[in-house]
Amino acid sequence: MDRYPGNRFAAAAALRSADHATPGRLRRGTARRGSGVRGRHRARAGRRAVTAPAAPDYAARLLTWFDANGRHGLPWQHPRTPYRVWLSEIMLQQTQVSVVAPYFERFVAALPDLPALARAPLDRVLALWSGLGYYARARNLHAAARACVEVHGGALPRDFDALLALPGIGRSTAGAILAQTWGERFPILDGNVRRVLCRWHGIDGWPGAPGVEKRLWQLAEGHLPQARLADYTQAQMDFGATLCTRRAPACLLCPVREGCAALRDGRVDELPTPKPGRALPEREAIVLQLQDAQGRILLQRRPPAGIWASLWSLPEAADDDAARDWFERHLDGDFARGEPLEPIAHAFTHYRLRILPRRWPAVAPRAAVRDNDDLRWVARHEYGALGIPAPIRRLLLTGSDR
DNA sequence: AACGCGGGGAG
DNA sequence: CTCCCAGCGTT
Repeated sequence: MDRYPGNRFAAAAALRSADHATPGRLRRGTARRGSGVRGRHRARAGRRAVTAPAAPDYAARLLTWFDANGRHGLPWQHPRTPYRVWLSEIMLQQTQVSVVAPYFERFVAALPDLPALARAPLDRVLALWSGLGYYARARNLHAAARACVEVHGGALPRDFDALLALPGIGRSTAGAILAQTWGERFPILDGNVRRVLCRWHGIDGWPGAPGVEKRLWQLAEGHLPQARLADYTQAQMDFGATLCTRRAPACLLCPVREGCAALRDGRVDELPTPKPGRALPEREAIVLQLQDAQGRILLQRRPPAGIWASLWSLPEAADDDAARDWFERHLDGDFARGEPLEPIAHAFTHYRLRILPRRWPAVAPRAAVRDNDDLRWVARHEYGALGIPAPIRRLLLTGSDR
């Protein structure tokens, strides 16, 4: 299933790719706070973690696992140049490895280095991108390449803030580029790392929520090893993509199972907290709970299409006028005597329904209205034999005793 | 802080 | 079908 499984030369490759970062030093961005359109974003980026490291051997265990089980044959790893790493990082934003790989190979075959990309017309770049989606990525990539030619002598800058200033490069991508190409000590925070950290630390709340995300950046910084940053960066992504997957993670094989809060608490399946569903449109409906002298309830068969199609339910009206109209056409009695009951909230997949029940304890049908295919008086013991929507059934069973 | 961008893959 | 995926830029 994985196109690029680890191979037997993994350990050797890992040694070859040992980083040359200055140990113990975390390069920090010289913050240009508030200047430019991206000032706010930049101000937070590259800052040293203020929280204590969570587990000294977390990274070491991940690296050991990576040496044996990581993906060491991805096309952008051979050769691992800044241009190829950058291009791969952009392509991999919101796009899976298996999809990106063939596009990447075609792209670098056509435009093998940054100056070639800068020289190419935008249409050519877009054509090479065609099918990947998020075409703003291609436009930004192209503009960034031209900016590098203009400002940085035709190469990708080796500086966090300079990278961040390029279009299409945010905090995570800048960190990934510096860590993977130069072994510099920057964290990343992609979907994999978010998921892993939420589980390992038992973090509640949607990872995209601002407070949660801030915490995750701190934790990501806290886990950074002092060396092998390129491998560590790749290890996290491989770990999240192959072991600590969203569904059915392979906890039995996990190198960091010791210390994992989600595993300890049996919450692996519920973390990370899913993104809150989009606010559903809300509708209201009045339902008429009409009782005759024997305590039977008037049920109406719903139309054959739409929500609750053909089920038996209470007569329903969109608003007060419609309810009165329906009442007066079908019943003898005083509409105004209807007693409002507690509203019922019911969620469908595509909207939320707020049911406003109103009850009349003893009404009589107009002479012309008797049981028929769509309307019938139903006693309590008959509910079980009818298809009645769940919230309506609950209302009938709890709301109207006797 | 919320949203748009886009196509593919998995359940 | 829905949800997610190596995010970022704009409003």
